[in-house]
Amino acid sequence: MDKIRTRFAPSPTGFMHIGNLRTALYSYLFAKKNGGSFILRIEDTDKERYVEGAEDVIYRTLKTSGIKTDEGPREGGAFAPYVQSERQSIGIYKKYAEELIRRGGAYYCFCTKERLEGLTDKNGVRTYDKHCLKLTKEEVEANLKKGMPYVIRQNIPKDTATVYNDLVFGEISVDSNDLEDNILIKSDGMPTYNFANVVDDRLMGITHVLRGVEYLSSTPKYNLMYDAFGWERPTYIHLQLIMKDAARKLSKRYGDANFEDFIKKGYLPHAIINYIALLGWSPKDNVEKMTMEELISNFSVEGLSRSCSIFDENKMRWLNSLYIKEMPPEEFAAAAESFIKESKANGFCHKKIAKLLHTRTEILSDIPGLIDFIAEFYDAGFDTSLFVNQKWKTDGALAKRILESYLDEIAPAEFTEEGLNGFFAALAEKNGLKKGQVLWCVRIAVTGRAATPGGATEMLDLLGFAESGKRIRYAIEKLGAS
RNA sequence: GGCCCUAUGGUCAAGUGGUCAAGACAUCGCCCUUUCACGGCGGUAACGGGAGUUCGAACCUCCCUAGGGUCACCA
Repeated sequence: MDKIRTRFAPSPTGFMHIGNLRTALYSYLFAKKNGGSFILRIEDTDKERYVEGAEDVIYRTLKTSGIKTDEGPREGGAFAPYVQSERQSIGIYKKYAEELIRRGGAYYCFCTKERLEGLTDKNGVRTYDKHCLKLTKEEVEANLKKGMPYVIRQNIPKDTATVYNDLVFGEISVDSNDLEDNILIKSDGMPTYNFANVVDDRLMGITHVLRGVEYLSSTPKYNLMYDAFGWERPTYIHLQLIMKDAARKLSKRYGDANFEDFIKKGYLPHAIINYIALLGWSPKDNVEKMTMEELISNFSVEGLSRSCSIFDENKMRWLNSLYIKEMPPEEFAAAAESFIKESKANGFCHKKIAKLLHTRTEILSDIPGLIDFIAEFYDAGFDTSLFVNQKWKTDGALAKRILESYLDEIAPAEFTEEGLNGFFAALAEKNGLKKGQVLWCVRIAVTGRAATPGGATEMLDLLGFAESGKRIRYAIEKLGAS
């Protein structure tokens, strides 16, 4: 069997959608699993949609994702060029279009826009009526000589059942009468996706085509083209859609599907890759956290799902937290730094903050919210009802007593963990309380928050002796006022 | 509307004729923790509906319903 070759063929829209990324991922995994090659081809045949710098986005995304292309515009390869506009300019598509015409698989069409519009039926659906197929060779020659604008259309045979076997969906059968004679070469001379795709896949030796389900029902058209050329068809692997919710697919329109946006939100690239790998595919042994190498070795087409899946950011957060926890402390501190700065917690030890945050951070952008009490304590408005805790049987009155006692007893000593522990034990004993009651109240007093990235001793240590005392006094004041 | 595809808990999903229908996220509870988390343990929760085939159906067939895709000089 020939070496397996897959490709990822995005159009340069300047935007790398999560769904597209997953298609690239699966194509990559499939190729690597089978010892094959993964090729990148840029499909820029639509001049109107072209976006400057879009190729950079594609390369950047693939690179940070850990997906390595074996051949492509920048890597080069035996089948260069890998950009369709460049291939067009050296006449590849025209040559093959003409060959297809000779073989009866395509024909020139000179129909005007007006005539085409007249073909629209009551449902607003327009189907071309093969009008120009009736033109004689002489008529075509004459029209061409006159310089009449033309397109080249695929000639779909009538009354043929086209059948193919998709590796995910199984046998797909479509009546050729339901297929239209689509345009292969546009009037500007550029090939359409339909045509360029087939020609390039063939020329680049692509053996397995992985693409979205939106092509499932039009694949017979591609197959008919392969047949007309006398080429062997590739194997198809169609991938189900990723949805935002039950009714809407994930899309650029909702601004919720961009890989780079997730990176900005503080997701680790591999956490995203790991998560989307699991969306629509499940490994046999049910493992969820996998390195790229493990994804490759575990990947199998049988695990691909036929039904669409809803993107669940919650689960991606969970995976991300797993990857964050296994980062070395220094690495986490470095990654967290800009988010800590954002919280305006300047003047406090960032290293200490990072240490506290490490096991409590799911995504990096949670960080400012987790530690906003450091900088915004006095502006946040102190909620004294937080002192009321059923488990610890504490309330405002008790809190006030504890805090006043804290101020009486606290020695201007070093804030060491040991020292603080001893101090709190003594404080609890003196007041006839449980240590937990004291700690709960003190922690609330210095942070104003029910949930904090650390316990009372850690918060005191972080804020320091002077600031802690100031906050305790502030809390007492608030309690007195209430 | 025509054609194509899909249907297991809130979500991702195992499952391919005999299971008390896995597992994960989320959620809830308990434990650990002197306090917040992390972590550990456990609970709640599903085969869209109806016929049929079969001794037996989440798995096979048909119909219905629901959802999605597609019908461009866009990819």
